[in-house]
Amino acid sequence: MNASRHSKSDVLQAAMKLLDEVGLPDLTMRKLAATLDVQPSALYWHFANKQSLLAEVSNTIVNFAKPVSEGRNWQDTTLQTALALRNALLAFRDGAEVVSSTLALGLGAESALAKIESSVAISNRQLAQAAAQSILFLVLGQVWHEQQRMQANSLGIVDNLEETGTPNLEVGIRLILQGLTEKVKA
Amino acid sequence: MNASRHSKSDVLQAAMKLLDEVGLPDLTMRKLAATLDVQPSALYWHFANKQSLLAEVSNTIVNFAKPVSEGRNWQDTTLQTALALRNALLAFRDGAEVVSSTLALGLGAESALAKIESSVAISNRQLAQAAAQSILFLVLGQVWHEQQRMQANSLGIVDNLEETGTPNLEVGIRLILQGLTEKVKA
DNA sequence: TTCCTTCCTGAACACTGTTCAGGTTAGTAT
DNA sequence: ATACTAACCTGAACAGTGTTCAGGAAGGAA
Repeated sequence: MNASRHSKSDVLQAAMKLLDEVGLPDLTMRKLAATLDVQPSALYWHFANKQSLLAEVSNTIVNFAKPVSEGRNWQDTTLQTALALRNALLAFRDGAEVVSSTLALGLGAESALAKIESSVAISNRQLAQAAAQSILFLVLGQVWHEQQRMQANSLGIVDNLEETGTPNLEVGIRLILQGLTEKVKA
Repeated sequence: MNASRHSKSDVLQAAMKLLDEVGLPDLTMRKLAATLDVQPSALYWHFANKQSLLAEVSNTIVNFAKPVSEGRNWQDTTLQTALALRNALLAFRDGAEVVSSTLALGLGAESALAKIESSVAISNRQLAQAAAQSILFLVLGQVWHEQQRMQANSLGIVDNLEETGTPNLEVGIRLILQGLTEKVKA
C-alpha cells in the first residue's frame, strides 16, 4: 500500500481501513497520511478538504447496500431496502454518523433517500417523499445510537444489556408502512 | 455579565448566547471565555470538559419545550408533545445537532424520549418505546436537516425553495401514530 | 486576623485542518 | 535520447483547537 505513489482511490481505500481501525473521532488527516507513508499535505492533491473525503466515504458506505429483490408488495420492498441500508451502515465503524453528517451538509449520500423513495410505489409523491425521509432519519438515528453504544461498551462502560436497538428499528419502519397503507386506502 | 466573578449558570447562559450568535462549529472554549472576560482555563473550574457543557446546553434546550395540554386522545397528545420538542429545537441555533450529539453520547437530554414515551398511552410498553424512539429520531433528523439548510441559505447557497421540511415532519409523525393505532386495535 | 472555599491567571502541551512554494517522478511526444 | 507536461509529493509553516496545572487572588465566615 505504501512506498509508491498513490491514486485518489488508494487514499479513499486507506481512509476506510483507518476508519475501521480507529473510528471517526481519530480519523485524522495526519494519521491517514502516515498509513500511506506520505506528508499530510499530499492528501490535498487528491481531495479539496477533509469533508470531501468523508463525502466519498459516505457514498461508498451507502452504495455498499445490496440491491434488494422485489418483494411481493411495495411495503415489503421498502422494508427490505431500509434494512439493506441499515446493514450497510452497520458494516462500517461509525457508519451512521459519517453518513448523517455528510447528508446534513448536503455533500453526498443522497442516493440513500432516493432508493427508499423510489421503492414507495404510491401515486402521491409528496406523501411518498415524506415517508421516505422519515424512514431514512429513523434508520440513521437508530444505527447511530447503536454504534455509539458499541463503542461505549468496548470501552468498558457497561449499561443495561437490553438490546432493543435492532428490533425497535424494524418495528418503527413497519409502523410507518402500516400508516402509509391506511392513508393510501382512504 | 463580565468584570466580575462568574457562577456555573453564568457560564451556561453565556454559552447559549454565544451559540445563538456564532453557531455550534464556532462555539469554542476560547471565544466563550472571551465573552466572559476570563481565561479559557477558568471554564474548567465550572465544567469538566466541553462535552459536559454541551450536555447542559442540551438539557436547557430540551426543557425549553412547553408542557402540552392533554389532547382529546393520546395520539393527539403525542403529536403535540413531538411538535413542542420540534419548536424547542428550532428556538436555538443548531439546536437539533447539539441535542443529537449529546443524546448519542448518552450524556443528557434523555427526558426528550421520556416525555414522548409517556404520552403514548398504550398497554404494550415495548411497542410504545419503539414508537417513541422512532418519533424522537424523526424529529431530530428533520430539524437538523432544516437548521443546516437555514445556515446554508444564510451563506448565500440558494437551493430549491421547496420548504418541505415542516409539513414532512408532521406527516411522518402522523404515519407512525396511525400505524400504532391500527396495531393496537388488532 | 486567620482560614477556607470559590474562582481565576498564565503558560504551556499536544493536537487539529489547511496552505503554498517548490521539488520529484512518470509518461508521452518529438 | 530530449524535451515537455501532467501527476504527485515534500517541508515548513499558520492559525486555530481542547485541556492541564501550579500558583495566586477575592470574598465571606469564625
